[in-house]
Amino acid sequence: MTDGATAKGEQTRELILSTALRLFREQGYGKTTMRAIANEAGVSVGNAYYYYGSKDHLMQAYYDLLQDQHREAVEPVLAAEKSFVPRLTGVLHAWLEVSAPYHEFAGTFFKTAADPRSPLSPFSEESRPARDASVAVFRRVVDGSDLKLPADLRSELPELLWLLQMGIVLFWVHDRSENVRRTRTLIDRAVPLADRLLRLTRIPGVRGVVNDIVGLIRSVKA
Amino acid sequence: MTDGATAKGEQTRELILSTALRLFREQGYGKTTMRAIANEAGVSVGNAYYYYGSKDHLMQAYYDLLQDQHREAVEPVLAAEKSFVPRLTGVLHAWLEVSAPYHEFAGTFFKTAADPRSPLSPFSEESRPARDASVAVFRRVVDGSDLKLPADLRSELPELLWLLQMGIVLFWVHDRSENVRRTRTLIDRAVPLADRLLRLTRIPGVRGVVNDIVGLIRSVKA
DNA sequence: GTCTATAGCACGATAGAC
DNA sequence: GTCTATCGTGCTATAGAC
Repeated sequence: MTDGATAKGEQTRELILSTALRLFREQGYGKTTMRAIANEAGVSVGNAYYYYGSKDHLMQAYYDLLQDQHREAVEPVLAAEKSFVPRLTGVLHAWLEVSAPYHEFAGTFFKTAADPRSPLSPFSEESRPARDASVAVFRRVVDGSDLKLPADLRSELPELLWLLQMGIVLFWVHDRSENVRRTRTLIDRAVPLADRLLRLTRIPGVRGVVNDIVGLIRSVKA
Repeated sequence: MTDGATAKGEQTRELILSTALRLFREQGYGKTTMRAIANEAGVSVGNAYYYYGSKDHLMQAYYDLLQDQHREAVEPVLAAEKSFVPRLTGVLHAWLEVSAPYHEFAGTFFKTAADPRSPLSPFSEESRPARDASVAVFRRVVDGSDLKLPADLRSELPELLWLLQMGIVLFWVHDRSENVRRTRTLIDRAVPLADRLLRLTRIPGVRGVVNDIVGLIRSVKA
């Protein structure tokens, strides 16, 4: 019976979430009211708040959903490609694809995520599991590739690539071009550049500066 | 009579603004309500909205004030220093100093600024004058220094430095160390590194990649 | 444990009278 | 140019049904 009750609750939880996401998508975050979500889902406002402590919590759930979808979408890319550039390009494009339906209201999401006090901040302690999972994807990008790099840079690279993705997301939320063409172009051009930049570390003079940069990042993370 | 009325209106406008800024400083943006501002200023809420279309508009005014203060604080640095590293370091530290009183609730500000639809976004069209003014400061940093660079990179550098500052601000709002020690360390270590990185462009193999990066940034800005 | 119904607070923002 | 009155919002609280 506990299972039945839990299953029912889980059903309601999902109903509320999917309704909220649909309304967010259709009319944006700001214009979607908790009253409207509850009404559209056929539940009471109190019930919506029973499952999601605030409107932001619904956003948090959306964030988690996105990441799950990204991890799935990335599998065929990592299975098929063995070179660094197509692997990274594919992973970044996969993110664009799963996020596409929410591009219009992603700005609002970004707004909440940028608050350092918010648990939704990608740098927050609460986001650590999600962040680690995301970094793990980039570690797979690096480890499964043909990239030849000094060990310390190689171990730091997944987090640097995560930062790169944060930058691309920042660009993406501001991108108003049709089908986010400009963001796609950015990825297609930036990834080969990053690749060339990494290969430059073979030059001794460059190597020293890169080592210092890695050292700075390490010390700053602590 | 028209002058009298206008003068009175201007007085009210300034009264509302200064009250709002004081309350923002004292208790943060989120906890300062329009009712409290109006009440403290001795006017009605409707009157506050007559002069400032929204709470964000009051924030915009606060933002402008900060930037004016930074431009002033930067003068002695640019007058005294002639080398790139101390010039840039001084300008960045000056920003930390004028911003220090607002560090505690800067997160709230950041939250609003990160919304791409908000006029407060540093990338928005409405922020262009403020952004241009800020880039101009970095142009003075570059132009008044001993830095030797290829012309195209040199002309692009002020905007790159502005981006660097955005990154430092991002770090700063998340910095919980006493007296933002970690942000200060970041500046002191990152600036000499940036200097060394820039000087690497003399190496031919590096030069090509840097040219491509500059080209990418140019194409992406358009 | 799950859910409804409803009343109510404080907020940002607006309308219309003066 | 200023006020009062009011709206719709996010969110909380409570009392109770099943």
